[in-house]
Amino acid sequence: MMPEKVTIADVARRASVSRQTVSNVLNSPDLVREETRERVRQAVEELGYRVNQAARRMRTGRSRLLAVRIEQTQDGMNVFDRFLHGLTDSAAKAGYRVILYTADDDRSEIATFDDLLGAYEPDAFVLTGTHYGDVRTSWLAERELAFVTFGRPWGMPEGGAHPWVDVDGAAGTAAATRHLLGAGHRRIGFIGWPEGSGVGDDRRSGWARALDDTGALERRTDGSAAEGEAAARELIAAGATALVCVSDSVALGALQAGPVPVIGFDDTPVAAAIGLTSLSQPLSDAAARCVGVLTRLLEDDSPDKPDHVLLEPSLVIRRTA
Amino acid sequence: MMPEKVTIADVARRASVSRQTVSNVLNSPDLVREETRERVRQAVEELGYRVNQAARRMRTGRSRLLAVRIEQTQDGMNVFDRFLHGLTDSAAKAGYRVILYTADDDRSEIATFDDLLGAYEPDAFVLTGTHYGDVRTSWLAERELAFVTFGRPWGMPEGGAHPWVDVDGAAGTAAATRHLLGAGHRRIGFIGWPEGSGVGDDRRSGWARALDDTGALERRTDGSAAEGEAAARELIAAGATALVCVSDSVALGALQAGPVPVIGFDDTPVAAAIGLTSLSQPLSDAAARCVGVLTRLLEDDSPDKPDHVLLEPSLVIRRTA
DNA sequence: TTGTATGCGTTATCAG
DNA sequence: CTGATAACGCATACAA
Repeated sequence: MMPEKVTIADVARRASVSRQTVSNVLNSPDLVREETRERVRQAVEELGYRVNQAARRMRTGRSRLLAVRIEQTQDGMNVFDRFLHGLTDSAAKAGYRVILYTADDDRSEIATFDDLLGAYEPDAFVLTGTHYGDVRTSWLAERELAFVTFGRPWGMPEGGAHPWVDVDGAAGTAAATRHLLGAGHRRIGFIGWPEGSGVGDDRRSGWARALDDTGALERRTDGSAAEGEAAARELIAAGATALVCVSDSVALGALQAGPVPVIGFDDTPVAAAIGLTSLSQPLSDAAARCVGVLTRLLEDDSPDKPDHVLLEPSLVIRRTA
Repeated sequence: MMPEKVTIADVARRASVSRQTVSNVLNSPDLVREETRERVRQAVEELGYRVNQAARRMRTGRSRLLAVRIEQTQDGMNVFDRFLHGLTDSAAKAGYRVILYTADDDRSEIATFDDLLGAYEPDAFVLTGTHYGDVRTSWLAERELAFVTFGRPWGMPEGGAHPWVDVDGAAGTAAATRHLLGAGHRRIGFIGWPEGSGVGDDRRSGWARALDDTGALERRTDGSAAEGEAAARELIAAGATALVCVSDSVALGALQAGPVPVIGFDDTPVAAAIGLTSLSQPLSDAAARCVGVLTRLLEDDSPDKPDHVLLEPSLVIRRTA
């Protein structure tokens, strides 16, 4: 089992067929007689043959590579690594590999698209962190490149023009709010982010929706634990008996403000560590759906409508609620 | 600026030279007259030419790809994503890209090596989580494949036979212990992992080294916060006035045991969030060094001695100490 | 210093 | 259903 390169010609020789037949077995099995097919499969097995992606790509223009930006750990409480793990896993099952890149802003990310396309020709991009006026998606769409976003196209016309996968933040905070309602709370506050962030506004809306009257028990913060604590104090002083938070980070701060139930968002390691009740995003699922959307895009006769997938987060109940 | 494929022939035409000359400018600039070189460079720029890695790989057998396993988030308090971000960044600067894979154990990881080698031919592997009797490194070494480990080859003959980069855990815990000593503490306990883990034993040794007499103030745990708390109670009862911990996870537990100074290890987001003093690994540096080691391996006339790099962690002092 | 010919491994086309 | 041939873009040996 030496690591000698074994090519399609070796397989062909071994199975006593032409190279073309081997290629057909691999790519269009229907064209080949069952018996021959089996013989070739066996030769492939015995020789440990793997298709050389570089050569295939030369011919077909497909690299079986999915490009993804690896995020900066922002406040450290991010959740991206779980998504990335799921993505790598699902991609592998579908015969794709994930290739990574970094970028500091949308502009440099677009420059990297260009680079990557020239050098490695990824079959598709997976974009995260969509936001209002996201120029990345338009750049890719203009060039008719395949991509999916993990995150809705905030601010785009209804539904958005491109495929996306997202988690329903509003459904999450609504569930959290109902949970507190069920525990007898009536004055439930919300600690959020500044207005104008798609994700933040979405999460806020679920809380508002679940309540007949929000009682104006709402504060916006920069997302830090410090501001979370301050906001929590104000809300408690204003009569709040429980708090729903836009993130684990502000929830962590809120916990310092007093002994009221607090629910965070994202179920980060921090939440697990300190026993914070939080909303968990189905990140493996989301990643798998991203891959699903892309394979459909790349392999099926191009779907007429872009896929949109909205998943529900789940409430992980711990000590704080 | 259409995304049309621009090949080396287009550049040659534009610069009024042969394809060969363009190739030379790119790969062996010394062979080409300065003036011509500049002209070619300009054509490359204007056309937005990027070398097609698939074609190059067909010819040279080099893919400019580094393969890395993306870890499962174990207890969630891992630190790998920061390393991976650094690696992607450094690799890009050196003209490499990172390709990801997953694996559940050493055996399946080796199977993946084989797969990857056949399909994408990565130029090198970056291995993390080295341990006693690591079969991955021997598999790669036997085949003379390029790789570096982030983590020492525990249990291998002095220095180890292959290149590695690591962070000096013992130096870290020694610094932590000295910090507590400087604050007047004399009875300083250590909460560790089970004996036999290279990393755990290394971290323990720094604590022992910094103390004349450890006073047997030591407990081993499975690494969970729960066991960390129990261990801390015992140690405090036994007279410990400060604690050094093998991880942030057990440190978090230890904090619940009482108001004694506690120092964790890894400076995870959890530590930052709860104000836990902790030892921070220079992960970007480590990643950059890994890339450095590999480029030397891949591009220089093979170094006679494998590179070994040992970096120092730094103590991040917060409320708990 | 520059140009010409060749092959890397695969798949698409087309003829048997 | 199978086999021959060409082509993808690049880098090298060799000749000019």
